[in-house]
Amino acid sequence: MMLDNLRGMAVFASVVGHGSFSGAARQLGITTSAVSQQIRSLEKDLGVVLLHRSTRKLSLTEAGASFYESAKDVVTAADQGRIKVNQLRDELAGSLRIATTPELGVNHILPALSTWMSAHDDLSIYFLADNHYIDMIDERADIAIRMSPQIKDSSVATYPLAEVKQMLVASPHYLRQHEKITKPKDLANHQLISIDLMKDPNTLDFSSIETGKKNRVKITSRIQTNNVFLATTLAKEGHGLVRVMSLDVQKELASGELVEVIPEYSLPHFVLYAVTLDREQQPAKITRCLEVLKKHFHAAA
Amino acid sequence: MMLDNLRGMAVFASVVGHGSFSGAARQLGITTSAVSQQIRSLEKDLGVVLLHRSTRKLSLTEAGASFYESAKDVVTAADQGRIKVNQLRDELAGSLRIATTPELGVNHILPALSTWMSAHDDLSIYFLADNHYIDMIDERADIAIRMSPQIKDSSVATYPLAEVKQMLVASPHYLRQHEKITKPKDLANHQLISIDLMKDPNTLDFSSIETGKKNRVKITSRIQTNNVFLATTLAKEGHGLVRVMSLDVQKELASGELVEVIPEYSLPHFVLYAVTLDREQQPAKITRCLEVLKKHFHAAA
DNA sequence: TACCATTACGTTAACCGTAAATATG
DNA sequence: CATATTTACGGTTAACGTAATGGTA
Repeated sequence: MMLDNLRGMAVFASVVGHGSFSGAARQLGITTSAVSQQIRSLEKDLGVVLLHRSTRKLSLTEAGASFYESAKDVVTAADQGRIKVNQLRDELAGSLRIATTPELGVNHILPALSTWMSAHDDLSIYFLADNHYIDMIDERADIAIRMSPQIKDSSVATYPLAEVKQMLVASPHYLRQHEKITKPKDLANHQLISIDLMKDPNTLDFSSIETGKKNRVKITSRIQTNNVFLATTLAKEGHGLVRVMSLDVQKELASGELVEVIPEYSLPHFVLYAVTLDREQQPAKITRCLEVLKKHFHAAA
Repeated sequence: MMLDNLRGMAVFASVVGHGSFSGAARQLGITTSAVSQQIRSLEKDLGVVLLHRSTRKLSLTEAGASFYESAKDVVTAADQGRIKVNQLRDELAGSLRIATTPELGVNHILPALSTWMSAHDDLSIYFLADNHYIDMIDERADIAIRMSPQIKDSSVATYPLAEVKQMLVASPHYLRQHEKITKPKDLANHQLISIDLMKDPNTLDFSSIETGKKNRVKITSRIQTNNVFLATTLAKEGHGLVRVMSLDVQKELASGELVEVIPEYSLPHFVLYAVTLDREQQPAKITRCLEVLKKHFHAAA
């Protein structure tokens, strides 16, 4: 494969298409001098005369006529490529792959994107819902939703969507039935339903909102699960306390099915991030999706 | 139509084809640095990321995958074009158009090329046999055979094939029946069969071979034609003298059907030329054909 | 560590425009 | 004479290589 004179081929195609050097020059936005030089260089390179020229008319040689077919193809393919890329860049079409956990997906991402998705039905959205870590490149994910204290991976671009409180919640019924909790120490006598998706599921690092004093409490769990929905359901039914992200229990808190335990002490905050592989040069569908997500979570906050 | 970054497209195609920048660099004979810069420039130009790269593997974006299809087409078309031109340049194939007069064609060009033609049956030869002047460009003639004292057209390349004597011939029978001819003046009492393809068909400019002295003689013609073959046939049948090119009566002179009249005086020489539109960068079939013609006529001389 | 991609920077060469010359109808 | 192509020349910029840097297995 050669890199030589691709430019010359495009110039040649234009010359033949227009039937004149000056016509081609006008189209290409260069001078006839440049056109002439390109053609000369091309002919020298190919070792063959492509077109006989008098000042008034051009005539293709046999080699020129044959070469023109390919030169046309080169230009056509190049134009095609640019057109297709422009469409993918500017239009909300093609595919958009979003990686998230099933819980976040169902409870927040899907609600956030629902109306936007139905407004753009040329866009096919694929939700990669999985609890274990996925490689964005391998899975060709355009956007990943991640929750963590901070993102360490420097090779990705991060867009914070929401600050997420961790909180300890329980059903009002459970709290009535059990010993009152006014400080972290009181938790020793309570049931913690642990979700082992989090690390150190049984360690709670409280800080007093008033004094900022830190308090580490370890609790044993009789009930464990790897599913947030299951855990909150258990809590609603009065089986114990559960540590959850505020986002995951917004409804339950609003309806009073669950209430926060010792709100005077806070657990470490998490940040919900959207992550992309690149910060710039993104197709419109990606940047627009990020905007929709940001707007949704900022409105909710 | 754009001229931008065609080179970058070819580089991109090579990168994707190889799955690595360094592989592409090796194939293209440039450094990975150059490859990286080309891809970057292309991405910036397109406003979109084409491939995600970690140092160990590459992964196409959606836009990149789409663009690759076209980039491949660009390279394929460019290669195709070069291949076809190389074939037309180096192989004796395709078409070869030779312009000549019917007489020269039948009597000399065809015999000169006959064996060469049958040795290359991929070559289709077209004889443009016509007595009036033809425009080589309009008729797409690769080679024209022309006979004249000299070629004035400076835009063509000329290859002298043979110096052609004009001579006055007659049948031995005619000469026996008529008054003897020893000097130009004696022609006044003879019949000249004139061929009006030549200009001044009735004017004969003799020069004495011995003294170089010039002698202009005008003769009236009772018999005229525009066809050399017809004229020589008439001469063979004893109808008169005829002024012909030596080339046109070689056989008859050898067999004794015709003999030269007053060989002590010569008529102006002509030169048989092959003419092409360009001197350099000619396809092999043209240069080879010229070689065959030159060899043929030089051997005959 | 070994291989790969990126980046900054200086160099080279391709590319182009101006302008004058040449050719054509 | 008007229009079109060629060519020489000089300037601009794109393209490249070197070498140093950062990542990844």
